[in-house]
Amino acid sequence: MDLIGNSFTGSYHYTIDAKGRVNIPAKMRKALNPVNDRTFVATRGSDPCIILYPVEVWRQIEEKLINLSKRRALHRYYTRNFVRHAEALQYDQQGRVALPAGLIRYAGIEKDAEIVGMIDHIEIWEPGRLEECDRQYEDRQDELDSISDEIFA
Amino acid sequence: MDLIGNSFTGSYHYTIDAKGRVNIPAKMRKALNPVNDRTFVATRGSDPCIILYPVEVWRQIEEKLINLSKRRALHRYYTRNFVRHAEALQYDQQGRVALPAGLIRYAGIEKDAEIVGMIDHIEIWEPGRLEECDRQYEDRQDELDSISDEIFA
DNA sequence: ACGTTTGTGGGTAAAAGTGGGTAGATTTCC
DNA sequence: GGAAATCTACCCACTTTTACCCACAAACGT
Repeated sequence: MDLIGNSFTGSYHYTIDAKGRVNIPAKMRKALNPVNDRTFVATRGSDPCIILYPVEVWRQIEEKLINLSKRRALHRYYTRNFVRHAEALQYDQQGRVALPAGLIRYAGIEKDAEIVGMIDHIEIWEPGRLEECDRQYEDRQDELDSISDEIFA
Repeated sequence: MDLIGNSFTGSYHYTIDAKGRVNIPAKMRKALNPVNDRTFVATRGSDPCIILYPVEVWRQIEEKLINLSKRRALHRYYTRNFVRHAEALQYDQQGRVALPAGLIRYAGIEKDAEIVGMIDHIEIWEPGRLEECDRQYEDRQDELDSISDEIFA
């Protein structure tokens, strides 16, 4: 066993099959607490990718959303847009999930997908967009360094 | 098991048939606690859409309404307007409910309907109005971000 | 090298979504 | 008051989608 606690790490390249299914990397399946019953909640990321939360993590988000004011239209809109694109996905005996068509479109995924661990959740990217993201931030090394300073102070 | 606890999530597009019936998405039917006996309470939303509460959730609302002052006209008016448009709907063996004509008119629904999960209740929108809603809030990203900050603090 | 795990493809039975028929109840109208 | 019209719950039929299963090849670990 060489997984880091119960956190999601690493990056894996997979292909989407004709039925819209992607494999969940075996290491991530092992890292998912059994209480989640093999299921993740998929939704839109703040970045243009799909996010997979273990249900236990999603629960915490839901609790905060439900405590938002129901009186304020903006708060209702916020909740709606968050929940609207969320769907529970249970992976099959082969370890695959069927990604909703809407989320595949949002992430711009065609055939290939890069699955990236983000400690408490997982991201699924169209490979080109991930590279684009790298290019976008490469000239902001100073700011990145100062984040490093905060962390390793 | 492929539902998120007992919460309503995701967004589904359906058509209203000639008899004024809409399908309740299978995942939402499964998420509805059996104590509700396949029935929701439909009413007007604060937004221009139809809201479906599980009866157990509606009961909690009723209890709060009943404790409002019966002496004050404004309170009576508030209760009246809340309850006036509420109607219990039980879905049939195919999983469909017949929406009251008044609520369909209120939501501006013609042929298509977008059913949106809101964790503890369901919203039914005319698709165009949902988009309109998106457009209305897109230039208030700062405020939405500050809600995010509150939640993910 | 060989058994085991992992990733990928595809077939099939069940479930979901959609349309429409019909009988019993309710309402309307004369 | 009673017949005609309407409404509504329930049923059946059909199509599409999804979930579940089996199979196999490549990669991995020992």
